[in-house]
Amino acid sequence: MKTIKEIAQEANVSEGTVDRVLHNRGGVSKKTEEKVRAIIKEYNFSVNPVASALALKNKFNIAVLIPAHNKSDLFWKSPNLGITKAAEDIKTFGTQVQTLTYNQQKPESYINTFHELLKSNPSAFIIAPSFSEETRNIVAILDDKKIPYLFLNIEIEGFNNLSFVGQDSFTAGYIAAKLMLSKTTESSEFLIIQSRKNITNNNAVFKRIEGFTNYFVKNEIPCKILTLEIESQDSKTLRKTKINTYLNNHPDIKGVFVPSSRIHMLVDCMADTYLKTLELIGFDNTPQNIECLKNNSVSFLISQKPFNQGYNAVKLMNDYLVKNNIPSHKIYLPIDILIKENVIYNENSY
Amino acid sequence: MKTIKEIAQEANVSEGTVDRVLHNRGGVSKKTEEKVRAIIKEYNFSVNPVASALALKNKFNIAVLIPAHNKSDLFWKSPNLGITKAAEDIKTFGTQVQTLTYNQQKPESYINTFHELLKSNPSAFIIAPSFSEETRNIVAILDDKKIPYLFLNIEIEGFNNLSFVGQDSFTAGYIAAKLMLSKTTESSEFLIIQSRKNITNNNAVFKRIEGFTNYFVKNEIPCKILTLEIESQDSKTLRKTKINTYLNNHPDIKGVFVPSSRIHMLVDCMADTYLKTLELIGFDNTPQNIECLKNNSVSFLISQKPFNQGYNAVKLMNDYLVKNNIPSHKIYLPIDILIKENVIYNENSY
DNA sequence: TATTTTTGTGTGTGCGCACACGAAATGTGT
DNA sequence: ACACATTTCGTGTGCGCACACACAAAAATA
Repeated sequence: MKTIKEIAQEANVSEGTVDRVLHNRGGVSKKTEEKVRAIIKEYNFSVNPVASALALKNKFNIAVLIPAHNKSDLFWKSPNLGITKAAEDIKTFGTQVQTLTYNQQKPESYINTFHELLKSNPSAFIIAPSFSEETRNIVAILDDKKIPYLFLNIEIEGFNNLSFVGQDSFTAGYIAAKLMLSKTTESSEFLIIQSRKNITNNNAVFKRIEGFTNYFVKNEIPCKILTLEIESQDSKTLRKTKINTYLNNHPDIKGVFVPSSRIHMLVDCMADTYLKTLELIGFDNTPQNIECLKNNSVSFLISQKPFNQGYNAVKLMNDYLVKNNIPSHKIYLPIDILIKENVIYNENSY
Repeated sequence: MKTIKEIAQEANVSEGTVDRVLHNRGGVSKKTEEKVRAIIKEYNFSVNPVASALALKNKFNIAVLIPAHNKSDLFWKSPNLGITKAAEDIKTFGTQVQTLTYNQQKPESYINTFHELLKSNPSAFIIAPSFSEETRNIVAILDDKKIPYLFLNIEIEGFNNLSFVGQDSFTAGYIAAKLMLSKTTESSEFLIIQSRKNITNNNAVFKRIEGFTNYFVKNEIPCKILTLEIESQDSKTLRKTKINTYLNNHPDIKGVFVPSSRIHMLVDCMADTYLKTLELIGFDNTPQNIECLKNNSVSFLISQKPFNQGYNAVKLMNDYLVKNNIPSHKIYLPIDILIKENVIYNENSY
């Protein structure tokens, strides 16, 4: 394998000049450039990627801003693991990754954590934008400082984000509806359960609901779709009565759709008779949700490749920083359909 | 990331001593060795593989032996893409990847291509062992030369392979049966179509069939399962008559299971009436198969993450060569359930 | 022609590690 | 006490590249 040094000798120029030609840095006379290019071509030369990687070290640091996970909502653990794994992989490029988490219930936490990250002057940001309004302010700062940023998991429009990595939530909801109907008769009612906060704030949840209802419209299925709002601060007893009385009052309900990762909480609240008769469909293969799949209370989970979301986002950003690869504007990861039998092969990300 | 230099400072020794400890070169007093080891452990230190590769002028090369793809069977294109992508990623470690493909119909081709690869003295092999018997001979050579190897996509037992990367074919078949029944009534007959060659030679196909039939046994579903053998060398007209007469003679058949990636060929042969009434389930999201999903002739495809199979296999082997990471003996990738609606997000690997 | 600006080119240093070489510390025998 | 062997340890160099810096030649300006 030729080296830059050898190419330089061959062309009677210095290594620096070859370097300039190779990286299109400019400042090389036309004549010498041509000469160097000819020799590069002649030997089909390309730089030693090992040496290159070593020399490029310690240049960039990526800041990651995502929600925290806790016992009742483990979802974000998995993207976090993906991020950590990617961080490990790109250490060889000297890229550092700093991840901080915020409280998904508190917009202030989102803002504060962002500013905390900003202190270390990151070369780029990866953000899960749970709060649409607050994101506007955050992004204004980044745009001003010309710091590139990418959205993770939650898709919002109208920003200069480098890319989005996540799921097509609309279609995911659409698929949920299709799966729901594959198991039930046509003349039924269906119930969507979700907190008000999520419906208005969380764009992914909103789109899933849109997709779900759209399936009925598009296929002209005359089923009634009801909505029940359960707030996250409600006590368990309150939730229980709310849900069970609602189901009791609507005996035609044949299936329940939960457009978030918290379906296990509802399973926890529902009376056994409902668990046996109703079709339940929810999102994300968190350990608790998997348990619901295994004990037959939930029929399907739709998973959004949480691990890969984190992993890909970080690698994408690194490729952008290090190699100047511009990613596609939207990267939709597969919509996984999980059932009792295949869920174990998707478990390892928690 | 810590460096040897930093570890040395911390331990009040020279870099040389740390190097000696790291590589068990000996010539270090017990006391200092312990001190150094303690600090290495404390920081969970490991050498920068890139710098290491540069200093060593590492020249690992991984040989990859997989089936070729052609217009009628595109399956292997996708693992190949994954392999190429991984090859790009691991260039930074100085590892080269050489991929050669063989004719899946001809065992000689398998053997010959193997020997072709062997010529360049590879540090390791990645093999898709389509032919069980021939693999025995191949592996004997590798064992003799102490060249590590791992199996890709097709799982066979009784070898010293470093690892296996692929799918749990039995469960995949099991899931196919479950999906089949979600769409049909209980008192039906089902048909498995496959070539004799594949059933006896290709272990993945064999296991899928096992899993499929096992579902009926385990759940005590009294359906009759029939098998029709179609040889790949049969002409299209012959296939057409074979299939359609068979279906005609067995009017109770409600679903057809094709345990290979060639379901599109059967769709091509089946009369329209059958396409409309029968449930078809096959494997792999090749472009032709996706087309069948989109035009509603096929209900489900089961996908085995072909791209990731290739990608992971190569990266795993590289980690083994470069960092001495020993992988798990079996790495089962997710069993993807594909339907019309989510298939587009799995399309990009072809 | 003298002086400033622009353009073109070479040199030096560091990235983190592997390994050769040589120096110091310790041990052995007389 | 000495000379000498052996064990233990530190230093220096190179792997190939990226990039900052210095410097010379050419062009532009006065």
